Amino acid sequence: MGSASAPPETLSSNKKRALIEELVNGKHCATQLRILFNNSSEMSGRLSAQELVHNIFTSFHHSLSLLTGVESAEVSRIQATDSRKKRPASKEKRGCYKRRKAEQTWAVVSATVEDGHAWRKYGQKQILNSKHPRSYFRCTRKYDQGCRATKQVQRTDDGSQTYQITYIGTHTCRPDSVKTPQIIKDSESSEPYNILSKKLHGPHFNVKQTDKEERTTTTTTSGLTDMDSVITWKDIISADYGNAVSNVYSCTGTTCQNLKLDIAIKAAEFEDEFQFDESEFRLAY
DNA sequence: TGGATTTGACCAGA
DNA sequence: TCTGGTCAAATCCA
Repeated sequence: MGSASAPPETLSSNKKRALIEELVNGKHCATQLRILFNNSSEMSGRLSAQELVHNIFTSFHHSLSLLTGVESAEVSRIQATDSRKKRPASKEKRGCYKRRKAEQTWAVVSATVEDGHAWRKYGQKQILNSKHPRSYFRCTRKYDQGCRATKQVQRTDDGSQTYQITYIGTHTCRPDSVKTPQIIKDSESSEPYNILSKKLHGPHFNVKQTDKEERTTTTTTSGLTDMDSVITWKDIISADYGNAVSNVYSCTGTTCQNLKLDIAIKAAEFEDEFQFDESEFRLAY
C-alpha cells in the first residue's frame, strides 16, 4: 500500500501519533484475523472477522489520509456532489479547469494496465515524439466519492508490450467492502485456505479483461464487495506481485525519488513472514 | 437506456 | 506559441 508514497514534509506530532495509532490498530486487527484463520474456535470474546476486516481497512484508509493530507472521503464526496451540480453544461466552459500542481505522482512500468481499481477513460492524446498515444483515466468514483486519483497510460516505445503508467494523486474513495465486508466460509472444501473468499484490488486478481487493446480500463474490480469474481485466500497468498510491476518511481511535484521498488511478495513470505514489529516502525522523515 | 468510450475543443503552463 | 491535460458532446455498446 503506497510504498512509493512520499509523505508531506511537515507532519505534525499529533498526526504522527495518530498515524502510528492507526497502523498499530491495523496490525492488531490483522493479528487477530490471523488467529481467526488458524483457529476459529478461539474467537470467543474477540471481534468478528467482518469487524476485523472493516477495522483494518479503516486504519489503512485513515493512515493514507494522514500521510497525503487529503480530506476525508465523506467530505470529498459531499463537495464533489455539490461541484457536480454546479458544473455548467455550456460549451463555453469546455476545457476550463485548474491544473493540479505538486500532486503526488508515481510512475510504474508494467506489462499490464490492470491495477484493481476502476478507471474511466476521459481523454487520449498523441504525445510529441511518442509512437503511441497517451490515455487519461480518472477514478470512476470521482463524482460519487470525490476521489481525485487519475492515471495516464502510455505504451512504451521500446517495442515491448509494456506500459508506462503514471498515477496522479491517491485514491480517497472507499472500497465498497468497507461498508459491507463479506466473509464467505466454504464449508464444503477441505482446503485450509479456503476459509475466506473475497475480491482484492490488484493486477493478479482481475478475472475479466477487455478485448480491445486500447480499452485499458479495469471494468470489473471496482470494489471489494463486488462478488462477481471471487478468489480464495489461497489465491491471495499465492499471488506473485513481482511479475507485474518492474519499476516504480515516486515523484512529488517536480522532484522524483527513483525508488525502483522490486515488489516480490511470495506466498511463503506472506504466510511465514507477515510480521509487524511496532518497535521497528519508524517514520522516515 | 444508461454507462463507458471517443474525439475535438479549450485552457494552463512552460 | 506549443504541448499536454481536461472537458463534454457525440457515439458506442451491453
